[in-house]
Amino acid sequence: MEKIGTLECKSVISELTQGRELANQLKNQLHPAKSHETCAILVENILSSYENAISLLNCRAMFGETSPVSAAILESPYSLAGTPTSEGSNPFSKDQNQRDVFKKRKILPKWSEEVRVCSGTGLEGPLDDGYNWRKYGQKDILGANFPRAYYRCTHRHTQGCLATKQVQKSDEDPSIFEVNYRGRHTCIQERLKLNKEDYNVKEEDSNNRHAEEMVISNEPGIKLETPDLNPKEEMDPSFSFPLTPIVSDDVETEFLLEPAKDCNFMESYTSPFISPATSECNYFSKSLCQMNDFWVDHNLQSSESDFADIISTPTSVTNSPFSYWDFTADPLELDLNFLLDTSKYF
DNA sequence: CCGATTTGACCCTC
DNA sequence: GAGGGTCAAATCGG
Repeated sequence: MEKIGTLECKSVISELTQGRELANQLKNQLHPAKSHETCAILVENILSSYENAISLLNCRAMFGETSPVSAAILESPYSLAGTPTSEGSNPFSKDQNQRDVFKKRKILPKWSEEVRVCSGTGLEGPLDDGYNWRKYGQKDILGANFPRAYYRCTHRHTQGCLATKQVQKSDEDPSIFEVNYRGRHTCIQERLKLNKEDYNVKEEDSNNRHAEEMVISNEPGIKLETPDLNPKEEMDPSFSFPLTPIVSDDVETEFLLEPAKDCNFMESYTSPFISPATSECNYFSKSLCQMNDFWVDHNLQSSESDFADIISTPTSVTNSPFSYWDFTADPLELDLNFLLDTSKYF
């Protein structure tokens, strides 16, 4: 696998280091419970820093040759330029495309969430998870009271993003939508921007929470499936979702989230400001902690593709800072110390 | 007019 | 062969 270029690597490390420093400052700010304003600025800077780093990595992934992200794009029926392959010029292309789709079904990581929608608010409900989805099908499912809707990323054609999701009302409780995600977003969406705005809105909302907003269940656990991966190497769901688990009844690995006991400051700090972002912060911190665990547990020996899956499986509910992460075969190149160090701060 | 949704048909997996 | 997932033409809506 290609390695991160020296310059890029330095830039990424620089960004991440800065993020670490800012996080450190934030930590100091939080301890004596200083002004929320300062915290807000620091948080924004931290997020910005991480987003920059992610963007750098993502750019590299987009143009890399063998990284999982770019590989997904290259494997897709659509060219990098975003134009569908000409079916007319190739009599096998349609067939081939379809076969690719079914191949990918097995390969793509998948996970599920339960999303509760309270009272009719006109909100998009579970569909409004920050990504742009386009419905491409609906089916009545045997034994289910409600049809299952199929969505794929709006940027499938333009960016070759293969992320899809299935949404189905729960039989037991029609107010709950079961959302099954498959594949990670490889597209670049307006999401980060929107999230920042959203972030501010939520900040206000947190002080005045309405029952009408879409509620993501906070009960622990979430189901995550990676059919083709060795269980030992499967991704850690908490990596991606601070959310709800759905009981898994198949053989595929199920992960249950524990409270982030090792993330002390998050645990002990609950201000109106942090609160709305808790899922994100908590997710992020948890991610780092568990990334650390992952590396330790796996002695840095997991395969690059598995590793990338673990890193990059996005959540559609939180703005996963790791959505676009992509590593070289040698994670040490990315300065493991950063991750080890950072985990201490969360 | 263009993008999103609907829906029947097709294909794959089990 | 049944059931689930995707395609693509038709339709809808802004």
